[in-house]
Amino acid sequence: MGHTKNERGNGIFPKDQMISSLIDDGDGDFEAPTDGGVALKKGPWTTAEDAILIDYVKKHGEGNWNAVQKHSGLLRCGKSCRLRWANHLRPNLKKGAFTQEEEQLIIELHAKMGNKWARMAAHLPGRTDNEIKNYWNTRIKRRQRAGLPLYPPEVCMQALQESHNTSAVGDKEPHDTLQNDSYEIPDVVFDNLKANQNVLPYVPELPGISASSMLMKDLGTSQYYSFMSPTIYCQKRLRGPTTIFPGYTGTVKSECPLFEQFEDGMSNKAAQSFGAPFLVGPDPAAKNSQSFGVFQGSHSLPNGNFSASEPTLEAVKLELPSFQDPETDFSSWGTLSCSPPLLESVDAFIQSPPPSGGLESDSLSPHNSGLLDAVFHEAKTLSSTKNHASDKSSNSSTPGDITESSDFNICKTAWENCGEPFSPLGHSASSLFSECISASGSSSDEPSSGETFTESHRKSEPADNVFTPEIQKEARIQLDTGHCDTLLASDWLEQGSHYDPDQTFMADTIATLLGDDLSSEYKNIAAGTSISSPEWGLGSCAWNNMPFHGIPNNDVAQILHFTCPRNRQPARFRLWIRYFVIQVEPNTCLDKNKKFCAVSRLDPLIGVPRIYWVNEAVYDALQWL
DNA sequence: AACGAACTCAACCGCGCTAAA
DNA sequence: TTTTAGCGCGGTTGAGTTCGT
Repeated sequence: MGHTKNERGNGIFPKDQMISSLIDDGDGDFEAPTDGGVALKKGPWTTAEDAILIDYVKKHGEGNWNAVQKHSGLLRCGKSCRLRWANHLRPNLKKGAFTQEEEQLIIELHAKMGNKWARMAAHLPGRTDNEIKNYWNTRIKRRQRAGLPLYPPEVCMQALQESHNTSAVGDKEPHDTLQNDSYEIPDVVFDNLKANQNVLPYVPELPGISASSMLMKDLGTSQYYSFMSPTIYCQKRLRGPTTIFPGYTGTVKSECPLFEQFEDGMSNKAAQSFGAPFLVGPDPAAKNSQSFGVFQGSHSLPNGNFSASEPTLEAVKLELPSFQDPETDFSSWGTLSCSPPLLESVDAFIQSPPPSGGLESDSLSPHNSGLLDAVFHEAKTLSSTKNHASDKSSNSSTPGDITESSDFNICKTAWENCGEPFSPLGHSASSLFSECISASGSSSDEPSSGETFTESHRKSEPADNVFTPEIQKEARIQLDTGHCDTLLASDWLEQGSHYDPDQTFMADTIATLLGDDLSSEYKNIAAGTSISSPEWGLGSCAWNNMPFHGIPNNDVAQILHFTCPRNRQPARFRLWIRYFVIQVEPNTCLDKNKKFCAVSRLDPLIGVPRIYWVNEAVYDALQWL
């Protein structure tokens, strides 16, 4: 491997010797000191340097990497130290080739996330983003060379076919992204569970990749527009595993709600959303000769690299605590039946377009052009032809498809009543709400989430209510006075599906999502227990699944308890809670160590979990939970 | 055995974000 | 409010390794 010769140090030296050995090593460059300081070494690390770094981290912990050089004498910049530690020295790193499960997971994650290596790494315990990135890039080249599609063609084709079988959402593409909006809620988080199902031993079937997500990535992931290169040249050498799609059998059960949103025949906007980068291909003429059906025509750049632009679909920028995968997380709770594509759609849906009606990505993407229309038009034509010949019954869309799922009701009134003129997405609640309506075809007659909750809350208070009257009253006050809020990216449940209350499953799932470090903690989760994961910045939290007051018997509510680890302004707080949008009074600061509780309700009619803010008093009242 | 192409992966670089000063 | 340091992420580079001819 590269640089191995450089690591010829055979042990640990005394520090002074080590340092001098660093200088005398002869390997690597030295950066000229810019400010009169010492020259910092670049290039391969030696074992001596590793030893110093390990020693430093043991003593001082991770972070403050720039101090390493000062305190340890290591002639490396902080960046280099961090990288070395993260990629090679930190404990629990898994070395060696990726397992088949890991490979599959990578494919799936990439289909969902695009080139979000760090996020992907968070799902692969012991693996680094760099490792995954290298693997992926290698794989891409390999497949390119082999003239194979990046993702299983069946997946793409299936999704494309199904795109014609469902209703459209009109202009509410999920891909109009708000790249500059730090409040975006990642679609990824909602996909995590499903993505991980493939590696969960207790998942009976291997659904493989969500067709739609795969397709979406095919279309929308700019870096690897997976329709492979038309230049199918003879592969001189094909090293490595031959299982390009580990775990895939070639038949992919799929649904394609994402495409369903674009039934409109991949309209211009849809096409753009789908990945204007599709046009990246160097030869426009070639595009016209390419068809979806045969999945040829990679749009890789001439140099073999790919566009580095963000997938529009994935234009989610998380504001995260240092913990790299906070979305691991709560998103998984109760998402056993989640529908990733649906989520993506909704997630994107909430990323409402700019007032102009144009996609924000229009302006952001360098790839948009009329050519895209042509490509998609042809794709549509081709697929349409195929579809007509094929059984229309391939409509596997679920009842929870976007039209209906968009019934997730942005709680306009909640936002506005709470004095928060803007949603976490940076859009006014009104606009968000109206878009929701226009997209779904539903009307404002439909109750907002808050209304829905409160209504059912009122109407169906069971006699055996476990709430005390006082609690009920208090809770009602809290919930009825506009302190509720909605889970914007809310329909991580397919409509009509019901959450599986099996906590073991969920805990295991969460554990899987969290990886080794936290898994043991989560595997021990039981209702009402509390776990500590300061990395999340959430202090402590816990899940409860319970029959919830006012909810039909077969429904389940979930409670998230947490304490605020430090003072947080609501906006920030929302980010940290992420896909829960929990409204707090304007100018309210979440005091450190205060207890809070968020209540999620899975609406049986809409299949949408709703999150309600509960203040400390109610939290206390709900302790029995 | 030699050569060269392909491959792998460690490391670097630039950019952007956040928090603190 | 502005500046700056720290950090993380994604893209790229290039040296070493592997393999086919």
